[in-house]
Amino acid sequence: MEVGRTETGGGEGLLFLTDEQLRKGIEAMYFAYRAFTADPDRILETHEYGRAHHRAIHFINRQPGLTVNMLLIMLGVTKQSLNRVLRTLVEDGLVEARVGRRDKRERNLFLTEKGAALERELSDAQRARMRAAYRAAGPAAVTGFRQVLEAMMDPEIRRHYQAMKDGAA
Amino acid sequence: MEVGRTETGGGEGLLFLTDEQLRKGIEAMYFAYRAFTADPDRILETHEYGRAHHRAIHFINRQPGLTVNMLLIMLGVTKQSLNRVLRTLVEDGLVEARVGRRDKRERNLFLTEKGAALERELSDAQRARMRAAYRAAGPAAVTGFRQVLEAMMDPEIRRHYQAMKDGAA
DNA sequence: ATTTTATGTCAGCCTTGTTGACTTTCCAAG
DNA sequence: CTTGGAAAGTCAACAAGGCTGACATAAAAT
Repeated sequence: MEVGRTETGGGEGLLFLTDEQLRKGIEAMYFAYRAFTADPDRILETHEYGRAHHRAIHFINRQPGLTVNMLLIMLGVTKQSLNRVLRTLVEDGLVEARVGRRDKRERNLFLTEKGAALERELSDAQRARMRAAYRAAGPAAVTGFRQVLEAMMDPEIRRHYQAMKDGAA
Repeated sequence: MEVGRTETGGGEGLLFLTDEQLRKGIEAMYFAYRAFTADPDRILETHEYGRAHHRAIHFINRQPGLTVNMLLIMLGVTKQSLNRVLRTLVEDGLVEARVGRRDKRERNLFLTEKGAALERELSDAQRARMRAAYRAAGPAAVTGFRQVLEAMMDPEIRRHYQAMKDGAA
């Protein structure tokens, strides 16, 4: 898994990226993502929820009090689609939607204790796999992994990603 | 985006992986995957196809002549689900399903010229994004990226992944 | 007072996954 | 040669989770 490189006069790294190398990267992305979602999916099944619920729970946990609109932007889905998911989470007592203090049109979203418990169960599983992969690949690989993923994101999303709590740890 | 590390006596790298670092990795995976699928999705729309068609086309292009059963394993879906997709591709003349020479129960799948054209259109877009991300992140990052993704895959899938044409280029 | 924004909701549609049942074809072992 | 099992295809029904479009309400902003 080596990658050719040359240095231009200016010092910019130019890569020899063959189609084959890029195709392998594409496949790696696909297969890894499948594994990445497999553990939470199994857990969600036993709770009668789906991936969409997981995503909502994840971001509400990440930024407690975020508004529906912000969540919509993070998830990149329509409000109708999100609403269906959010409604069941509120009804089931995993999420609390408080009327905004400053702007009463807004709803600030929070996980209840029950919601936080499911979040923990899900993210424990997902982090375990991520941790194992990190350990297997080593620290240098982890940095590269994150760099490539960040470079791959759409710019607006990347801004949101980088703005989220923690940033570069 | 630095990552702590220590060396044990044995020389195994031990990472200081905080929950925050792992969560960022999880989010990076999610956002990057979304971007990763966005370009092909746009193209597919104009052709009246979906992501499932893309996947089938991708792997048939990768291993011309592979059987339905092998494709089933690569994709990890049921034959009913795959069949629906495959049928439209054959009907539309993008894929040819030839009866196996040795075992006439098997169907060997091939892209027609029309199918290969769509494959090129899709993978050109996907490779362009991958190439840009690789360029931005640099050669060392690319190696790390692939290492982490491989470590994240389920072992059986990883075997198939590694066995596929090219391997480590 | 009017317009705009944030949210919620109803109805209907599509893709893509699932399970279960059943058929046809054909290889291979008894 | 017969029979068991594997590969493939198909039908039906269902669910999750996307989408669009239309519409309602409350509150902020103009």
